[in-house]
Amino acid sequence: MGSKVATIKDVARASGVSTATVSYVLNNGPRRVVPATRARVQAAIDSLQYHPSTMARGLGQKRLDCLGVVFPQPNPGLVADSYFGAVLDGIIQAATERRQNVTLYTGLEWTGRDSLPAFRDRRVDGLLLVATLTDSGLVPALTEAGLPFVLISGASPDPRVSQVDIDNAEAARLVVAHLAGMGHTRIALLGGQPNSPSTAPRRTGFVSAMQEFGLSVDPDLLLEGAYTREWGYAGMTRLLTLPAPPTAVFAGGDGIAAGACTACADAGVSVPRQISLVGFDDAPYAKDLVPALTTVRQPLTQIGATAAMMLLDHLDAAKDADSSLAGVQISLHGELIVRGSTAAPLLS
Amino acid sequence: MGSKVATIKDVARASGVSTATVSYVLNNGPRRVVPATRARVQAAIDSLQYHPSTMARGLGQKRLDCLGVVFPQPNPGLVADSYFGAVLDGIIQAATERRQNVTLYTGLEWTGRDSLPAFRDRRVDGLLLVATLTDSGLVPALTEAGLPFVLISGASPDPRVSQVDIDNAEAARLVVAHLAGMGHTRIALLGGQPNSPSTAPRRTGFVSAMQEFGLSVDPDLLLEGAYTREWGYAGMTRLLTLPAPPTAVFAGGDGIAAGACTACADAGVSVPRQISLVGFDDAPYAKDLVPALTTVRQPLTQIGATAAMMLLDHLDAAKDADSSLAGVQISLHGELIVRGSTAAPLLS
DNA sequence: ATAATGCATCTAACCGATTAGAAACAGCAG
DNA sequence: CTGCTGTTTCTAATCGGTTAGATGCATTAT
Repeated sequence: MGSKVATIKDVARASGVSTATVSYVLNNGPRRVVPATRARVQAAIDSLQYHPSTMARGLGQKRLDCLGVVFPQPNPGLVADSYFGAVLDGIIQAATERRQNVTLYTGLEWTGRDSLPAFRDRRVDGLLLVATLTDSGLVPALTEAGLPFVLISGASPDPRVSQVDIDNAEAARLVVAHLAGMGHTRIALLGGQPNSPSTAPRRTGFVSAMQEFGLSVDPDLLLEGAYTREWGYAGMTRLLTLPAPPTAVFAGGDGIAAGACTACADAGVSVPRQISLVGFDDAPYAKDLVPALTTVRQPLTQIGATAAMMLLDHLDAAKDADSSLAGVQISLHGELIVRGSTAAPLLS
Repeated sequence: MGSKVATIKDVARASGVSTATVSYVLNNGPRRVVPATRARVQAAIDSLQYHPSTMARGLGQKRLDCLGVVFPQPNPGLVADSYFGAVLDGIIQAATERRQNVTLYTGLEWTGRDSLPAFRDRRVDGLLLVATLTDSGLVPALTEAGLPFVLISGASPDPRVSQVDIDNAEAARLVVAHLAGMGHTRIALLGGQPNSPSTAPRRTGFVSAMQEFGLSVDPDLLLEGAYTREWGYAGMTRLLTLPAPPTAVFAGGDGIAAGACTACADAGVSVPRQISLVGFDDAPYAKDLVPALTTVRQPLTQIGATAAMMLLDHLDAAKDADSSLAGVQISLHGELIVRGSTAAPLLS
């Protein structure tokens, strides 16, 4: 192993200056270095292939140039899920652009409020919490600890908390308007797990939109389970066996919708002839389903990128003033993509 | 902001011992600490919510408990792609189980061999290279630099390099056997980008399997582009306009197959009646396509997890002996999942 | 000629941990 | 009571950087 990595001392020795000077060259400024010296140092850096150690630098009070991304509780298969993948893509894009690293945290057990296990180790400058479960206790714990973070698709009532999300109520209203406009009256909601932060807003948005359009909400048609194909299949099966099944189903996620679609196929129920189906997210496969899925498109990548930018801006600002920055809430808009899975109900 | 995080000094002061003793308590051993003292220190740790700083620790020569994952060149939308997502899931699972962090690197420009930009900063203990492009120069550079790494789905001829992949040639043979067995003779290959490491092995496996089954390979039916839906659409369109189109198409990825499927639909060509279609990966949406896609299932999550384990084992071993460990190559098996997109060709 | 100035560079303390080696202290044998 | 042993704890060097303050040197002002 000839793999001793070069340190700043090596560079200093090689170019006959002190480590301080090397450091000034690296960070150019605030002290100026005369061009001749700068050139010599730079030459040494190049020839030794020197890169400063982030750890040593971070040990001072400088930035680590690394953002942490927190995904919810232990959940195998999570990243492959299109929602998280798309958000992560946005985060990575923004982070890369600003030369930041991204570290992932999933499924670490923060059972009690006292254990933010991996974050107190100061490995990251700040955190992005993606769809953090409402009952995780993570948000208050982080607030209390004073660690900078931004919530993505997560509803916190605390105005000091910065958040990026789409307007779920508005999105739900778009769906109800679409379905009601085609003449549907018995509309079911097939939601994700109740402790997921987007489940409740979509439900309340759905309910109030139903009222707005003068439709009654049958409690039997309000089911919540999980954001999975399996739940979509199970939930739809349940709806189909009701004495009075719905004529339209609003699924809280495209995965749910895909499962529901299969359930309909297996039950010999035709979509959209007998049942209209609307998804949420506009996953890449949504248009490959048969029929192609009507769904609410979330600008997920943009959401991820925006949140990352916000966090970085906050960190940059905090460098100067110790700003306990009031939280910024950004609400983007979902867009209804109408495809083949919705149609007017059969006249009965 | 009462957010000064506690340091080892705070703990030492609070419990009336030296930092050394605190450190011994933390790492229990090699020095023993008398139970009474240990209890006092532990109490201070708990009440101060102390967590050691990884950076400070890493500054010595200890492990950082962090693995780096390298994805290929700038490639927006990459993580959302099911292949990378699934591999990443496996990596995260294994890493989490062994209490390691995961840091992502994508699209950083390592133009020349001299710039392994982010790795020399010693932020990670080792790297997992996922489908690193064959012409990136990254593998030789890392080998030379002596940084521990494992290749995932990446073909390096260097026997010192540890690798995990499926046997692509064998997988291609499964596909050809399936299609040839149904009577197809004009079989096309719709591959990914040529500099992706799995493209060439699949092509050579395809070609030699064709020969094995006594089928000739028409160069017009050997197309390579990229692992995207767009390329799948474009490539399939090209195949369909040939004077003598193929009766079966082997797509190098499910994304390609999905695009090809749409192209067939748009061209009014029926799958599998007029053209049989085989994908690769068994992405989650493969069975939702219409017809459901016959494809080669890769144990992607297992591949990711295996590679992470190998890397960690290597790192653990290197702690003791400075082992320039000979590389370990692991080859897993793809499995042909037969669904509705393949059928015997029309008799002509 | 001498003092005051400004610039380039160096010295050394510091960040938060780990870890040899030294020190303090107890118990026990002579 | 002294000397030895063994255990527990402390002191201080170290890792690789950053940065305030000191220093040296060349100009310019007096």
